[in-house]
Amino acid sequence: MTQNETLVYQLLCDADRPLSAYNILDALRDKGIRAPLQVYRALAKLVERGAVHRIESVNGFVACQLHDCGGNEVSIFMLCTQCERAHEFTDTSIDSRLQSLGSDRGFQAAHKVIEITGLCADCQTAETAAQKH
Amino acid sequence: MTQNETLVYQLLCDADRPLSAYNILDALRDKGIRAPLQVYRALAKLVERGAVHRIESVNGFVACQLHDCGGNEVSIFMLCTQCERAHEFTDTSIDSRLQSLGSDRGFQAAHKVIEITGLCADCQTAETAAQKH
DNA sequence: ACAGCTATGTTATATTATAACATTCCAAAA
DNA sequence: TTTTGGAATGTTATAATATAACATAGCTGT
Repeated sequence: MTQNETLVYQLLCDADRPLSAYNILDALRDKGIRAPLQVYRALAKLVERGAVHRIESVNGFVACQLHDCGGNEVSIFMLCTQCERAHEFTDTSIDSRLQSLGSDRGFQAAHKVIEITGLCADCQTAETAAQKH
Repeated sequence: MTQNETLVYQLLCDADRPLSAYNILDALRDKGIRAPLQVYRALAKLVERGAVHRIESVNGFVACQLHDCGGNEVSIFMLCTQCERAHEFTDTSIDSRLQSLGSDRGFQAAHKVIEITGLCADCQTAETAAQKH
């Protein structure tokens, strides 16, 4: 892993939510990162390698949370609009169903995006509690 | 449906691929649309109403291809990187599996994105043919 | 030493999206 | 009929996200 990739990857691992490329740029300015391209290039490599996932719904990036996510399984993200946390899962049955949906139509899948946006359990209870006041 | 919404919706219905907001803006300049906001506002209404879907993977918009897509079913998109066409499907089993994945964790889902990127059947055969030369 | 490859850095610019504010239009209440 | 309140519209400016184009450096095998 190169210098810039390490910096970006470490930052994403420490973050508790998806970061945008410009979040990353700002956070790493004092570490020698000065231009968007330095970030985008590192991200491209990390994503290609499966170490980082891009979250399309928020234009952000997270470190892979799954042990040894080689990229074979489909990642499913639950994104909380309140606390902004992203949780990653896999699910064999969705995976295979999606696979057959594609192959039935002769579609050669290269990449799959599954993202669910909403309120996580913690933020729901927080919200309910707030309403009592 | 307002004037601007109608213009945008008709354009999307006639298009054979997802259009970006600026694609739409350019196409409708001679119809009186002059600024990005006019397009984004129309799109927001159309998306809210389920008449149009946003494709996160390409930052584009398509008219709903399903009869009476009230927004209850999850839409699944297959996106060809070659011809750029988007095909929309629903699938009850994926839908319910996703539902239970969420509710198992107390997650209150508001919006779901399922997008598969790859090569459609037509473009695969075209590509194979081209390789013979 | 040098040729070729990868990584890096830098500047400029393209693309996507929203903020802030002014204006117009129309339907329902007075 | 006037008024008034809300929705839609229009306009300018700017924020946020992403890439193009080009220059440089460093490393590896010959």
